[in-house]
Amino acid sequence: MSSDQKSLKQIIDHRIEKLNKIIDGGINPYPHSFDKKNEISTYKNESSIGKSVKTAGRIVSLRKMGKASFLNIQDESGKIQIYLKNNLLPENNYDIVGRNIDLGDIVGVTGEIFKTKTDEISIRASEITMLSKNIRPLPNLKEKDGKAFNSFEDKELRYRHRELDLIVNPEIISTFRLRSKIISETRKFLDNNGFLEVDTPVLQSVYGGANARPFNTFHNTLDQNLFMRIAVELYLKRLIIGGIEKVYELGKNFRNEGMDRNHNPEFTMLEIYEAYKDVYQTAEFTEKLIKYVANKIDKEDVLFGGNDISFKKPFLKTTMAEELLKATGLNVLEMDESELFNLAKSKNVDVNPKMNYGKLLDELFSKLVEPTLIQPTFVFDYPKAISPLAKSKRDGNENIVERFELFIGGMEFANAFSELNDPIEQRKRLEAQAKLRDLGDDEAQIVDENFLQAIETGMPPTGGVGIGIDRLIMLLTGENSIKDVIFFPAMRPE
RNA sequence: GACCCGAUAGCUCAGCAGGUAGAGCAACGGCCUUUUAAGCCGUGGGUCGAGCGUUCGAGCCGCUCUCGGGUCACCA
Repeated sequence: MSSDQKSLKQIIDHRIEKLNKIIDGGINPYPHSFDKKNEISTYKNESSIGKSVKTAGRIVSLRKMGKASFLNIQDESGKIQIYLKNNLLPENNYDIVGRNIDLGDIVGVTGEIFKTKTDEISIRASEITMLSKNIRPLPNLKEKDGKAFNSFEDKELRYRHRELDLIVNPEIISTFRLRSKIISETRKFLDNNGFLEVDTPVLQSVYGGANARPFNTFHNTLDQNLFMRIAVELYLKRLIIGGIEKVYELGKNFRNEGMDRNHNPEFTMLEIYEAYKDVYQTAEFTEKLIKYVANKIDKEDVLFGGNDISFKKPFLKTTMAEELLKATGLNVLEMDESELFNLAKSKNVDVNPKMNYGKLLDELFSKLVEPTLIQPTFVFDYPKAISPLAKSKRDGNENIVERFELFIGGMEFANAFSELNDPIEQRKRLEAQAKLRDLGDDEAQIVDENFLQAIETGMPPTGGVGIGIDRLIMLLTGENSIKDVIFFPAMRPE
């Protein structure tokens, strides 16, 4: 034991002493169940005075005064004050349990609602039951009228010990309740529209469907390296080929890349594919989905990153070239690689000579345009060079594909294509990616022979979209860090 | 990966040209049968993130490292 834990050890030792006193008194400090009949807040009102209650929760404040004590217990519904008085409790109940309770214990309380002389609705206990003795102290939980005094604020500790965060800062639960609701409403919308939810492999021998570096793992019995999936796209297309015309998967992807406010190495992604649709119909459907969810959780107007964002109006529609024209006064579609390169240089966009036409455009766009896209905006018409799974534009422009990305608050939320279903073309595109990989682009995609063979079987025209669910949750809850919408965000080991 | 900021008691924080630590709460003890931010009174608790250096002397100055926060890069 390091000496910086001396004081903590003292506290723990004292609590264990109390624990033993309870055991010596013939009471099990960790009983197997408790018949909790009421949530704490159920009867916390004037009209319930006199009612009998049986509830349970964690002690979050405590004032012992000899033969009487006041404590506040908390559950998910709220807090209530408990009044313990020696002569109102069964024999020895106060001496064995009441005198040995601490902040952080979980107790059951039987009693009656009453009002103290300072007008606080409380429970006058007729019995207190120890349900779980705390032996490790909680952070301070002082608060009054919703204002915290000594609180638990260290973000690192809060993320690493989320259970403490939930106890001390219970208001964060509302974000996670919304998270759950957003996900369930998303499923409901898709299910009601006839989509089938599926599960496809997380462990894959070939990864694909996005440009990203994967996590590696190993299967002992197969004696084989495996990758954690970076997308579900290729598998869902195989299901489309198999005849499941409306399909989606909502689950975790894993990308081996940097972490910041908008990125966690494992994150929740929704991918939706519908046969016989194109990217424009997919955009309409995406808009409907997001508006449906926003409406269901009553967040049609949100404040996100300092901007008021509304989901009531139609989403804006534009193209990459149109926005770049606005930003630079130049028509990028008429420029070649070196002209684009010079343009990027002149705008102080960080580019290097290795970048191709598509990457240069993408770089220009993300620096000059993305931050300005605040209200929900579909951006169409992306360069083919950075879209190996998307179909060429039907107007014959060989450099552009049918793709959109959806931006809100300057951040990307969705990515969608008219899915490429020409097997010859798809093979060429993936082989081109393989060349990039050979040239050192370790985020270029891999030739997935199983996928290519499936496409050769014949895939119907298909519209597909991927939506970043954690980001959608950030947007709808107004949280500015992905760490605040994930219970246990990735952290370095302590 | 780069830069900036941070790390002092269980929690929240203070500390000073550099003179080997302080408050509140928590904890413990006493009083105490209705308190309201923590009832009242008292007591204990720290190798100041880790290491190295400068110095008679380092929580404080310098360097290195670890972890976190932020900005950027990378990336959706």
